[in-house]
Amino acid sequence: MERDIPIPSISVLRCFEAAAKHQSFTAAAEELGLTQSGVSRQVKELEEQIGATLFRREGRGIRLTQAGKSLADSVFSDLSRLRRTISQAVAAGETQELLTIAALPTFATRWLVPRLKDFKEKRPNLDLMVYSRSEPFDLVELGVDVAIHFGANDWPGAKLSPLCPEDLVVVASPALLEAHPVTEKSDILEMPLLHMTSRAHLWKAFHKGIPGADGHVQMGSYFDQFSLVIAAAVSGMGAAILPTYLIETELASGALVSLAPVRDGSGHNYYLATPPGKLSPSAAEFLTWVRGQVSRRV
Amino acid sequence: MERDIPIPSISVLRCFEAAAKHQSFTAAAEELGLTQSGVSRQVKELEEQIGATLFRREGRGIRLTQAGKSLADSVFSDLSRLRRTISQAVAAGETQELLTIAALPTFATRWLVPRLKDFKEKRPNLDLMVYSRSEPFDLVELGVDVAIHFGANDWPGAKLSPLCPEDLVVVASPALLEAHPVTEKSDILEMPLLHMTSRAHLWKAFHKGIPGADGHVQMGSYFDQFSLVIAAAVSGMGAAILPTYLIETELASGALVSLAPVRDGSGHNYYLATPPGKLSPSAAEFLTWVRGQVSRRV
DNA sequence: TATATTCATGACTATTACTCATGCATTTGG
DNA sequence: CCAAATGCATGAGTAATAGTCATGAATATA
Repeated sequence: MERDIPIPSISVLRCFEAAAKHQSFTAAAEELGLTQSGVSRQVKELEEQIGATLFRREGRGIRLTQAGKSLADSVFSDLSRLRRTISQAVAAGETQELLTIAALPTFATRWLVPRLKDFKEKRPNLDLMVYSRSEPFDLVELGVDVAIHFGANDWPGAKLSPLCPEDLVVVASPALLEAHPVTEKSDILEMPLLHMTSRAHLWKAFHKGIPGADGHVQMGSYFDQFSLVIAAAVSGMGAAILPTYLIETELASGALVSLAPVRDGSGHNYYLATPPGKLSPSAAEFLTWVRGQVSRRV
Repeated sequence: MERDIPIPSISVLRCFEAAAKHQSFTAAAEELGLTQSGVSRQVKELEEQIGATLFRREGRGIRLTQAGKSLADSVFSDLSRLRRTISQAVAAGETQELLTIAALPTFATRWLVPRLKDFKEKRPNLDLMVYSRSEPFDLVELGVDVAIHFGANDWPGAKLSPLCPEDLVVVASPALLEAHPVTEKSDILEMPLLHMTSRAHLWKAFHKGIPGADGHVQMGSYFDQFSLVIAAAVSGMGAAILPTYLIETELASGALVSLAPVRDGSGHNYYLATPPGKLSPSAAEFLTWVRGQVSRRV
């Protein structure tokens, strides 16, 4: 039944629709912002395509034929559906634009989220969804637009661009420093040490950087999230090696004191990870903003 | 919710549909018989109209975004509906074309219908509907395309064009003529006369055309349909004044004998009546055919 | 590494949509 | 009844859209 018959143009269908509604080419032209001549031609075009007389020309007026009436009913309906389809797509594009972001848990909590208010103010119509993830994952699978990644320059299926290095420092609370005065770097190794499980080598690396220190590193407490390490350090439980990005507030307030820089030496960095293909404008804008936040210190 | 957002062109929607189906502009172009470049432009146009990215460009390929997927589903559906709408209109125009004809009852029975087979052979796909009507009526109201009218040049709301004059003759059966030999016109008036009620003046008019005839006209039998008059005349019941068009068969076979011509004098004619406005091609064709039949005598 | 493939885009051509002017047939108003 | 107004159709021409050809960039493949 359905054959390879070309669909008339939207212009033709709209002219027919308006002429059917008004039973007048002139009134239809007014409604459409065209000339009567234009409408007349389009309707004639449609009559030729359909192979039927759709309007009876009576005197100076027109009247729908039975064939015209039947077609008009269907065309009204079809055009209305199309309008709804397009309107909804446009509305979806305007109001439900979503940017999905992933980051390491503590980085998300302590660095990213407190700053997102600034980005949100720049883009009020953009909804944000933030995931915390510790390991690389399939960005496309989860529909993530941007991930802030720490580690090696290696995330299969993603495009990585460097964000910044990780600045590590040894910190301790003022209370701990009173009980364990530090005049040289090696004094730090006599303190209780707080360890991040996934970064167990950090104290070894620090130890290697101290001339004349023996090969022994104090055992201490172990934690699997930097946020826990931070809390323990603030409470005076021990000295910790932490990324400065995560403790900007504590350093500023004096809750933690920076004692010495640490060089990781593993070559790990912060990166921005994006799915293959071109970035959406929102994602591109977010990347620009993040870079600005990194270079702007409190 | 529905705003005055322009509907994209059919060309744009078809390119999007095909690209969504194939997830490839090149394959879509092949299916549509266009170039990749053309499809790329139309999809880009749609993305700009909608204000959303519909395809993610990945390497050398494309993948529908979520927004693209949603829109594709709706567009498939809407285009399918439109195709059906147009196909059905075209099919209706091809197979259900109908020509509605009206004529006087006896004229329809004895002249028109026996000849319609010829017209039907010329137009096999045209369905015919025949009404018998004795008086003028609203052609548009009944949806009648053509009426064969006998009478004055006066049918409100219809266009009349002359078809032919009515040829009237006095006829009698051979049996009646044996019982009532006719050597002069005036001898006819001594026969039993058959009267058509709606044409009661005809015998008077005939009588007036006979020099020296007295003012008296024989009463006789009256009938309200020419077909009854014809039947009565054939049975020898009396002499009748009949239109030749209605008794072509009887004159040819000798069932009725023509005795004398009759001049009506009222100026009545056969006309073709059509509704206001332009004739459909079928109606115009029918008119041409009828004129040919009138000028062609058996 | 060389070759093939696919999308994007500049420059250009072809086609469609539309305008302006006019004619014809009618409707309307005086 | 006649002049003016109205509305559809159509010729000639213009503007806008649809589409092609050629080319470049980025990738995928052998």
